[in-house]
Amino acid sequence: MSPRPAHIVIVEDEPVTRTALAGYLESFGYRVSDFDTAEKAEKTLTQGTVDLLIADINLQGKDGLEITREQRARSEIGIILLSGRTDDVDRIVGLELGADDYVCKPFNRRELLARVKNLLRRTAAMRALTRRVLHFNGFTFDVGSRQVTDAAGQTIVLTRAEYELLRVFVFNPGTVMDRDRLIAAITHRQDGTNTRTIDVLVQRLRAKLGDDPKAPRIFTTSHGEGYVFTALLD
Amino acid sequence: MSPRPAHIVIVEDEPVTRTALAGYLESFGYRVSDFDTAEKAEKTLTQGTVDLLIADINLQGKDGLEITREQRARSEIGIILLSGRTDDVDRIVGLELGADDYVCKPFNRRELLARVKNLLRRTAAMRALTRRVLHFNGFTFDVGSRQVTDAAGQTIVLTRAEYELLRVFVFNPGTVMDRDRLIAAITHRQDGTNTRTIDVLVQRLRAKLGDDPKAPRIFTTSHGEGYVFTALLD
DNA sequence: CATTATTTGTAAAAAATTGTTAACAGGGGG
DNA sequence: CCCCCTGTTAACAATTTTTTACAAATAATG
Repeated sequence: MSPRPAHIVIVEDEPVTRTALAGYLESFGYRVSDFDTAEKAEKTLTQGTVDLLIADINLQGKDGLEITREQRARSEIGIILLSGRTDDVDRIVGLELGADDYVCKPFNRRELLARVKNLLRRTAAMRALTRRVLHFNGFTFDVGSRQVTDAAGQTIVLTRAEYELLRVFVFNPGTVMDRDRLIAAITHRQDGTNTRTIDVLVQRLRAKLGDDPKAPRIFTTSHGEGYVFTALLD
Repeated sequence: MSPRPAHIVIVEDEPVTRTALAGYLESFGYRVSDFDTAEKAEKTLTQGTVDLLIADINLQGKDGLEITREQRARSEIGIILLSGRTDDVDRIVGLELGADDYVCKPFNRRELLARVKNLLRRTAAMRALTRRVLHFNGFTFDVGSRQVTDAAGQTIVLTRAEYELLRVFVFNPGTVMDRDRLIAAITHRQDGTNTRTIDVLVQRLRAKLGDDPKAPRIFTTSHGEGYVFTALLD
């Protein structure tokens, strides 16, 4: 199922807790890197290969809350905070900063494992959506440089509106997007643009990407509702 | 890009907690449906439009753990369990069944809100990306990409209404679905649609999937009640 | 068991929505 | 300025959804 084991980083200054937890998770096949300070973990975290971060909230130097803020600002990594105290304030602040979970010490390691598993399931999907270069049906779409290339490597030139439309679709796969929402996403005008403009643009995108509305694989019309991006992202 | 409000279902038998929580979440713009038993929530949950489920673990009849097991088996909905006791066993069982979170009463509602927000962020990506493929009577039904292929590998193109109808059936096998419920699941209109529309759509689905109403294998008519999906899912 | 009422199957028309083509207007660059 | 490109609108064809009508099937009644 999963080709590589998930990579988990633990930041915990208490040696016993840290090594015990690391060993426990490793015994379940995870790749674990453990550190006693945030500063030492930094290097690994910036690699971009980490799936999940487990950090103590009380650390020397940079603490768990600060790490949470930093990580959440730049990645969709899963974050679980550990704390010695049953402190409501810490917990709420941590969660509001974007931590996914908060576990109080002493914790039951089987419980932590269950939380790790569930969170990894969620983040796997998330990562695919935040990528800047996406692949679907043989096409490569570089969101930053606005480049689309087909399976043969041929560049497909998109106009501004076509690009904006594709971008909205690609970041909302499987979601029916109504015309008003699509209009709002691609036009910068205030006044009401005719919703049929979307139909024409979808048709042009279909033509360029070779999608047949009678047997759609990329853009599926949802009669009476709008359009859905139904290509398989990988 | 302002997405539609997330739909949250609350199952909690204690009226005070339930209404307070529902009101609180609604005040943050969420669409909330609350029920006092799992059985009553069922109808809403099977529609497939729910993003997040908050369920008490101790309920009359079907309890939170049972709901968790059922939901996780067929959807990627986010699940938060509530409990009066600080019971390790319940918590661990709940998490291992696939609940995403476990909150003990009395809970801080601001904390719950933070957890709801974080979980919704994760599930939004998940729902769109995970591919749910079902098999029945030689047919393959990819719910995400809306594609149906027959035993020979031929693609069967479904219209929006046919797709929605098949989706509701497939997620509720063996359950008699009355016409009003089916109408509610497939229509995008406000005004009441004629229930006979369902008969026509069932007939078209039968035609496309080669099902004979006189010897039904997929869609069985329940005279005076509605229709049942009777294909063997595997 | 025959008759009647109710419900469902089917086909086809009507209404609503979308696909497609083409034309028009406005902006930017040569 | 003129030309080309893009976004937009309009018009008409095609498709999908819903309604309607009637035949067939099922259930209810005596």
